[in-house]
Order: sequence, then C-alpha cells, then structure tokens
Amino acid sequence: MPKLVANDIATVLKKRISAGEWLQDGRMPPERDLAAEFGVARNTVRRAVGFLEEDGTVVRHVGRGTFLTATNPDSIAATVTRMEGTSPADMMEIRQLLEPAAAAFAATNASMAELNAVREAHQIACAAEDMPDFEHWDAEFHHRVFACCRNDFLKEIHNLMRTIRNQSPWFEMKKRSFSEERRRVYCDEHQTIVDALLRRDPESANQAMLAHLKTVERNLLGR
Amino acid sequence: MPKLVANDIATVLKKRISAGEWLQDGRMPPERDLAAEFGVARNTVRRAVGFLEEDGTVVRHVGRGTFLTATNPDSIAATVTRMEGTSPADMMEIRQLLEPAAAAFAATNASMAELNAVREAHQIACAAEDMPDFEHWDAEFHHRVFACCRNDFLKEIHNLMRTIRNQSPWFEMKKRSFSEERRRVYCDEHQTIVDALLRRDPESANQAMLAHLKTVERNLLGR
DNA sequence: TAGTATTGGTTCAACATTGGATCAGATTAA
DNA sequence: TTAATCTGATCCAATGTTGAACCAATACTA
Repeated sequence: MPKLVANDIATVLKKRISAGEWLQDGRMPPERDLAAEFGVARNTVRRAVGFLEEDGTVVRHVGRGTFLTATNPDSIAATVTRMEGTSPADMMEIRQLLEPAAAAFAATNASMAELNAVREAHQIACAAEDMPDFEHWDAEFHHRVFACCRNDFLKEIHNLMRTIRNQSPWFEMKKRSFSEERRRVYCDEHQTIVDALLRRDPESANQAMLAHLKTVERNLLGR
Repeated sequence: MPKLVANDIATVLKKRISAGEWLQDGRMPPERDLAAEFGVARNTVRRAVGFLEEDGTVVRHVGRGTFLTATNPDSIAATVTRMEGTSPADMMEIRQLLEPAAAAFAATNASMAELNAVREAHQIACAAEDMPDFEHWDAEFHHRVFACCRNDFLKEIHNLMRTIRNQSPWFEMKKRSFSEERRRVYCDEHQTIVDALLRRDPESANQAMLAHLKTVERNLLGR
C-alpha cells in the first residue's frame, strides 16, 4: 500500500467539504473521531487537517473544534472537485455530445495548417509501437481536433475532460482495454475522421467521430 | 557494447509519464517496485531514474519518493482561469449543444418530483415582477433541467457555465437585453419545454430547448 | 463558581518505507 | 583482454505513521 496517507485523507476531507458535508454548523468532527473513522493515528489526521488549514479551507480553535471557512458550494473550485469524481459512463455520454460537434466545427473552421497537425498526430499514433506511445498520440489527435474547432470554451471543456481522464482509475481502465487489434480499429476510424476533415465535410466528420466514440465506449465499458 | 538496460528503462518511463501515468498525485512507484516490475536490479532502475532526474522530468526525496515535476500545463486551475474569459458567442454555441441534450435526457430519466420542480421554477419566473427576480428563477429553471438529466458531469458543466455567466460583464449584457416583451416570450418558450418534459417526449424537449436558446442568443448578441 | 469533559497543540520513541551510496562479482560487447 | 554495465547485497539517512502521554484553551454541569 502507498504511503502519504495524510495526503489522501486531506483529499477525501476536501471532497467531503465541497460536497456540502458539515455545512449546517460548519464544524468538523474532532480529530480523535476522524482518526477512528479513517482507522489511522490522530497524528496523521492532524497532518491532513493541517494541510486544509494551510490552504485556508479550515480554521482550528483549541477546546472548540475545527471549522469550515465560508464555503460557497457554487464556487468553481467546488464544482471542479465534484467533476473529478465523474464516472466513465457519464463522461462517455458527454464526449459523444461534444466531440462530434467539435469535429464538425473543425471541418468548417480549421485552417489547413491545423488540419495537417491533426493528420500528423493521427499518423504518429498509427506508427506507435507500444501502448504509452499510442495513448499519448491518440490523446493528442483528439486534442488537436478541439484545438481547431474555433470555440475556445469547447476547447477548455475538452482540456478539463482530458485532465480528469488522466487520473489513475481511468488510466488503469485504458490499460486493461488496450490491444493491438483495437489499436488498428482506432487508426482506421481516425483515418475516416481525418478524411472527412480534409474534405471539409462537417456532417461526415460528425458521424465519423460519433462512430469512433461508440467503439471507444464499447471497449472501455464493455457494452 | 554492454546492454544499456538503464537507457531503455528510462525511455519507457518517459513514455509512460508523457502518456499520463502517475499524474493524479504525481508520484512514481518506489524504485524497489519498479525494479521488480522491470525484472532488473534496483541499481539499474536507480540509474534510469537518475537520467529522468538529470533532465528535470522528476525530483527525488529520501523517505518520500520520486515525484513528477512536469506541472501539468492543463492543470484544472489554469483551464478554469482561461474559461473565465469565454466569449458570449462561444458560450451560446456550447449551450445550444448541451442544453437540448440535457432536456432530452431529462424527459427520459427524470422523476416526477424533479419535473415538478422544473415546472415550479418556470411558474415562479413567469410570476416574477422585476428583472433580478425573473433572472434568478430563469437560471433556476435551466439549472433544474440539468439537475434531473441524470448525468452528473453534464450537471457540473452547467454549474461552471452558470458561474461564468454570473460574472459582471455577462450581468451587464443580460440587463441591457431585458425587456417585458422578451420576458413573456421566454415564459412561453419555457412552457413549451415543460410540456414536452411532462409528456416524456425527448425529441420535442430537445427542439423546444434549442428554439429557446436561439431566441436567447438573438436577444443577447443582437443577431 | 468550581470542577469535569472535550478539543486542539505538542512532544517522544519505535517502526516502516524510501532514496542514497558503496562494493564485489557476473555478464557482455569491442 | 578490457571496459562498461548489470546484479545482488548491505548499510545509511530522511521521512511518514503509529501510539502514547501530557498541556492549554474552551465548553458544559453541578
């Protein structure tokens, strides 16, 4: 088992706070109770709560307790924290909403140089010989499609999704679902997307991207 | 020449890092574990990790572990900061992508209680007498549609959009575009959406929401 | 008001984990 | 052979966790 338990506990506490726990009186349980709940020594909980105190999430008073500082549940930070717990199924549903649209935008709006960058990422991914290398250029391919869709907000949403997918449970999932056969299928599907983009055909790009994401979903979620 | 296993291992490690592995807490496995995984002596792994340390990919701390230094350029904080500068046009484009889909999901998945909450927000908005009051319940109406679409990630994306739209430049824009006439139009359009939801008709809900957002876009951007 | 319980603050010793360092011997390629 | 590398091993130093004890500030109760 990994060390740095205090870090993990701090993360859990932050999530629970931003999820609205202890909001009624703004008071956290005593350190001794938390230690019992997490099954660790009180020292460890103290260190974790110390982290929260450092970044201002919490204030401590001897004899009184530990209190949340004003927490706005609508704050961007809280929203993002909740996003980090997104399930693969929910994520795939939204990808299938956004990425085909991004591909269509790209077919309409991208410059020739940007489309060449997309094609380049596709070609490198096809030539990749191991899983990490392919994984990297596959992600880069999708990223470059968003990069040339000419909607900055859409691009940033994709950045957010990519960051979330880079977290460990997702990484394990991708690794499990990888195979040489699937890699070839992905390359073919990417090729179809690239072709549609270069033909400047939004409708085909949209459909090709959707078809590709359906494949990814099947492989990832086993449906 | 000898084998240079260390170089190979360094290459593999770099690839795995750039593919996003260990990104969630930025911590690599202990050298002893890596040695076991690669089937080599710990000394060899040490040399490999030493290369990564030399070119700054990684930092090592005795007693703690080895940590990635590559501060993710797509860190969530940076992404969100860029999002705050989103233009109204980009935002409207994405709303027209997401909200009709959310309405369709809601028509399919929402409980009766949730749909009643949507209708309630609509009715209060219609009865509102001043602009801030209407504005609040209008936002609440859209929020409740997302709240019952049964996709937590989509819900959080909407929270993000709402937070951004609550910033001052947006507020000014909304105030300028407000009029009694437009308020009535919005109410009618909301009614159409509510009707479609209560009929459990995803396709109609989708279209009604899209039509409504087209109206909002015209009013907001003057197109 | 006085006493007791609760709660955060502090310190300490023991142990486990992890990177740092070194060395003798085996392996491999020139 | 020779030089570089890898192996296997041992010990060291820094850090984190545990479990415990005691202190200080606050809250509660008789």
